[in-house]
Amino acid sequence: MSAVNQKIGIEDCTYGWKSFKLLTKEEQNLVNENRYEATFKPGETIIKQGSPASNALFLGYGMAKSYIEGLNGKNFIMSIVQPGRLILGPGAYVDFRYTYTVAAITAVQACFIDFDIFRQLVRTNGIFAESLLEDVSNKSLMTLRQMVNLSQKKMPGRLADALLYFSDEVFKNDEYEMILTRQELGEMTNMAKECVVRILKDLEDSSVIYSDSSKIKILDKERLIRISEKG
Amino acid sequence: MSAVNQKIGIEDCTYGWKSFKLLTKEEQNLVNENRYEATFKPGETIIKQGSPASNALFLGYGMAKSYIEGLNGKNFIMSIVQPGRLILGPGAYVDFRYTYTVAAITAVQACFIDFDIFRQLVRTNGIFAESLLEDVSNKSLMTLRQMVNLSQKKMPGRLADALLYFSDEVFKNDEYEMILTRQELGEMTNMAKECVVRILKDLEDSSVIYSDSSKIKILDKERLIRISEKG
DNA sequence: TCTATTAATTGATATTTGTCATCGAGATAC
DNA sequence: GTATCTCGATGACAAATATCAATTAATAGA
Repeated sequence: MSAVNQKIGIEDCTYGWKSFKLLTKEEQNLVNENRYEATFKPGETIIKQGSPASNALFLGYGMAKSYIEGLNGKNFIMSIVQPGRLILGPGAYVDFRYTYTVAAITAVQACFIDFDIFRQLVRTNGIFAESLLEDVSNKSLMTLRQMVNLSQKKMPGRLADALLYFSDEVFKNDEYEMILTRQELGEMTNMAKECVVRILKDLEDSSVIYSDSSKIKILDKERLIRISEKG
Repeated sequence: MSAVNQKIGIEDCTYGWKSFKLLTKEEQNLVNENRYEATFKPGETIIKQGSPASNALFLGYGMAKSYIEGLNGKNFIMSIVQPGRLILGPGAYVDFRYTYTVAAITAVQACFIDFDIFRQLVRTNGIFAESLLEDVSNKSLMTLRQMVNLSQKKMPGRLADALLYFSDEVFKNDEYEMILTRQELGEMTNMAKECVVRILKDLEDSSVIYSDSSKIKILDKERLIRISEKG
């Protein structure tokens, strides 16, 4: 974190992304020769929904939010993006546009990989293609689950889901900095920011979590999971 | 439609599915040798969510609904399945289970293709792999759009979406038999069946559609589109 | 044809969720 | 240091949506 300007190789950008390891040395070099790096300050847009999907990308370090810009300026936050995960919306293979916007939450370094290279590797390396299919399928499955959760759970269940997402997927810790504002938490769980505030307060009043404006601590995970499951 | 018991070759099952055409003759034969056919009566389950995803499939003829069995027995209807479209949930590449249930609405003939064959073709035929990626990406994109629509539109907009889906995607005609019950229309648009009834009535009262219990006719498509877009 | 069952419809009502107005605290800009 | 801004918080209220109960219409079997 301290060495913001330090150059990070593609090995670091793709660290944790297993598909990369399935490439031959030459293919890995091909990727290396066609990557570009850039750093972003908090709040800056890394890729913009609707613009040409010319690159796949990875974060070298930092955190970002990916979100769809929907109707009437309403956003829908899909996920928190971290290093090791491929960022490539389905639009790249359909309408050749980025499907969602990705914006930096913390300071971020991103590696951009030319999408044509990607496309070529899919054609020539079957194992890589299969791995990419797994990646896309995995995201698709999560989207479907998210859709069911959003449409079938009531607000407390949806907010519980989000809190568990942060503890289990993002920070892997039951105590964490809440990097999203209440407004953004609402964009993630499809509710008004005032409702987020109220439900967080309810959860705190019933000792399920501790919460101040910037920190969350899960005190009774069992109960939080039950709230999530009950809907 | 009349010859329900007539044997239909894989060429017919895959008619309209462009990925199949990208296979070599040998590969197409390999598929042909590993396919199974079955017919289903209205209401019968063709594949069941959660069971092992051992096959990809196509409809030879007929119509089916694909739906996710969600919380508390609440279903979410994802789409109406017709011939020419690959049916292969993302789970096949993730947890090796069917992600959703598919049930026949009309009499249906289905072709089952061994998923291992599929997997093998992805590895050995890069163009096929790319085509499958396009297919999966396309579905993923539609799911994302659906999620935004479901979460950001009010009931009239969602129902308008469904009515337009039937006219534009399913029947390609502004007048059609409503093959889903009000209950099912609600499962598709995430609302109670009573609300479906009321909004259909509103739309009819304002001369946007004609509707009796089994038939829909779009009278003022412009207006219906506006209702869909306005939310 | 008659009956049993399921689907559609309707009105009344309860619940959920969103909006508006307001205020205070903390951060930022000048 | 002060003005400005955004965010968090809260209460009152309005709008959207679900549920319940009852009735009618349609359909499938016997």
